[in-house]
Amino acid sequence: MLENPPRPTDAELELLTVLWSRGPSTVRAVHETIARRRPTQYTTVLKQMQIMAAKGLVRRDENLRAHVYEAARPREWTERQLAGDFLQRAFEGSASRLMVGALSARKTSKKELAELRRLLDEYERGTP
Amino acid sequence: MLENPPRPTDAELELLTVLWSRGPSTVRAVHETIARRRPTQYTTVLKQMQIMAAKGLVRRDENLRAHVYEAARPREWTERQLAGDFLQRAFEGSASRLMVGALSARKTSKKELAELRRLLDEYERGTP
DNA sequence: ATTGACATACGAAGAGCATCGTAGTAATTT
DNA sequence: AAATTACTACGATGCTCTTCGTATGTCAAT
Repeated sequence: MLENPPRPTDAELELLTVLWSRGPSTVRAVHETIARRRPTQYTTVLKQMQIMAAKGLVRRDENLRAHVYEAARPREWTERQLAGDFLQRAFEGSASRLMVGALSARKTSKKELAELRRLLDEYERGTP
Repeated sequence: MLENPPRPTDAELELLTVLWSRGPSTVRAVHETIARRRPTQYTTVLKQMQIMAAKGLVRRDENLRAHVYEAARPREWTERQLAGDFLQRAFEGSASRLMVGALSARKTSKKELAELRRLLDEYERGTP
């Protein structure tokens, strides 16, 4: 019945990140967020959201005059899909190479390194 | 003079992975590799390679009758670009979330976990 | 009631992507 | 020499992505 949505495109992903961080939002609210970063027409965001609803990437509540959209899948779920797909396509499944790429792409704080280490510990405990 | 090539598309990335693993190759060789996984016409691969050459993603040596193509950038370089871009677009720069996504997307061997830990150590040493 | 503000719906255009067929050319085999 | 094989070049198609303008509807305030 509820199929998994397809991999979001670049523009779609940007809107999803807004929805994840804001929670259920009107087109107006999303547009304002996006427009702060980059000039965009209101109807561009609207149309994109409609398309995303048709694809099942977002759900919308039409009860109010200004429809309220929310991401159809939680951020973690989508991140897992995206990471898995990307890992496979670009890194032939090698998590190590992915991590090297990510870490070398930019400065990483000691704090984040510690967090990464913590995650590994956690994972190793979970995978005995 | 030599500009950085654009982000490769899905199809382009697949061809690049073949070139990275095989080294400089003719269209025929690449096609054979791809065709083993998935039905594809020879000319599809050819055309794609020509486009990639025009974009600067690959270089080609026309000296032989069968042109020889090679990735314009080393695998590591491209992986860094891709990972950095992806990290930003999908994870708002959070390497931790990327790692969670990648690890939870599939089983990760103890060996790879150890390798990841080694990488972190290495990185922490490099970032004092 | 008109107006103005604010919504959605939707068509369309321009660009890029992925794929393939056909044409033409050079080399090799018969 | 003719036929076959192995290339490259390139046009064209269908699709998707992204963006925007226009039409239309609804509500509230004048």
